[in-house]
Amino acid sequence: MYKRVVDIHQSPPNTQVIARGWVKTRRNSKEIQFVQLSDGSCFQDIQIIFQNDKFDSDTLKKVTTGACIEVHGDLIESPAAGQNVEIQARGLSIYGEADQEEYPLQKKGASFEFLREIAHLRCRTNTFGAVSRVRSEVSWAVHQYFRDRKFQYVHTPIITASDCEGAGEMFAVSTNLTHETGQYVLKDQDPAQDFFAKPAFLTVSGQLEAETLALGLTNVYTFGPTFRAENSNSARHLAEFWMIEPEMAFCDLKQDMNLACDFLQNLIKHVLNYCPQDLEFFQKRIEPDLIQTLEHVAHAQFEYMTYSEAIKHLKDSDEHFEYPVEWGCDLQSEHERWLTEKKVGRPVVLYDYPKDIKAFYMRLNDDDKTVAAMDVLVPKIGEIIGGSQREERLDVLKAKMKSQDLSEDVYWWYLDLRRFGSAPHAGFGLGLERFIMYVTGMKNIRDVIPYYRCPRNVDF
RNA sequence: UGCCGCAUAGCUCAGCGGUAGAGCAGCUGACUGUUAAUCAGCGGGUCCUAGGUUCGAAUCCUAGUGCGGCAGCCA
Repeated sequence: MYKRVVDIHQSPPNTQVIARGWVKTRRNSKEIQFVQLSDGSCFQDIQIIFQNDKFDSDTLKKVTTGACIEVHGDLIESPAAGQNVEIQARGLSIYGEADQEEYPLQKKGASFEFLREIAHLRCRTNTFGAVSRVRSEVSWAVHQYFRDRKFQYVHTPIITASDCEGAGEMFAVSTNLTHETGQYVLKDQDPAQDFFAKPAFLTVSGQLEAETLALGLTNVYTFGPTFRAENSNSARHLAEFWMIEPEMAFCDLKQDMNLACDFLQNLIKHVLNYCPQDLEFFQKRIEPDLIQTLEHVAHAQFEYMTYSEAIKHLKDSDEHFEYPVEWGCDLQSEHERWLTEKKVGRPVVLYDYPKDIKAFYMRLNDDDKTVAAMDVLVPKIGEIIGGSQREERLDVLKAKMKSQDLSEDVYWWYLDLRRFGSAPHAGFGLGLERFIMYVTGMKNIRDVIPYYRCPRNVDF
């Protein structure tokens, strides 16, 4: 009976099994060969034993690193250390060979930089198999978490006409461009002749649309791709990334922050529960003390700190900062890292930021100087969540938009929310890839998504 | 986008003015249980591109391209 490798490891010995997968390594001697077979279902490979005299030698020669094979045989208790069970092969067929002169993956580890060049094959490595399983489990956990709390999963548009929150440079979406001659040519200068009859873009956030849905459906969340055309070349930024954005009616900043923390802890617990072998691998090869740190963070109360308190701590510290700290300034990453890594030593929630450094839709506090915004910062990654209570008062919102030169004509529907049945509401955005980095210890965001998109790179 | 660094065999790198090296991988063989197996042998290179300096450049200089690190933008 065909079983996935993860199920084979759970099966009782002395039964017949069929395994299918890709050969990771082969060790051979005169009479016997050992093959490590992987199918992505779990971290552990299954070891296959071939007695050379029982197989056609030409077929057996094709069982090389990278080849795809099917094996049937007896699942037995392994007489040697390293695995509990193994398959004593009786039958073998080759799905696809892999020429050893050409196949780029070897038994030995390859650099992440090299693996990025062969992204179509890297899911066969230990690291990327583990990343992929964690990513999948986290995605399931996101849906489970919100479903359990009666949130609706909503789909906000990917193509949008609104420059949203000015969250970043946007990719234009147009049918007005041809490049038949190898050069870009504009078919028509007039946006009215374009597909949407006006400029359109890939979304930088589904937040504004999610707000409209929350004011009617109460609790909603989005989970989808997001696009930023910033020319940012860093280990923490992608041009295409996945974001989870819950939006809740009848919710203030405090409740928003509490949900964000509970959500993060729930996701961490889920990964600890469902991916223990993958986490052990990450701890061994990528990030020492990973599991202990995650266990701690999963249960410890997050540190809540106002922006003003953070400024005070930063000014009182002996640490030398490249950028000076003053109330009203944007925190640089050196400041954020000091707060979360040195001052507190675990995730920190900063809130009540100066109004002048935050977006127009964030709710003005009674002090008239700060807005109900919050960021969750984690060690080594920095900002992982950004959120706020939204401005639900029409007059205040209009004044804010005017001061930032935002057109009421474009955001008429957003303003309508404040005219018809407005309510306090709040939400946040969690960057999926940043969370995966945090939970796996991976150092570059390009290595936690199958195919990364960043400046000068749309291969595959 | 700014600053810094790197680019040599399939991979990871050494060589840093005198004409190409190692380890691993690959190939061939040996080996009755391996776990990144081990042992022996063999093949493998426009030294990123284009200019320049020099009797001579992988090596020095300039530009370009690509990649990486840090910063910024943020999630």
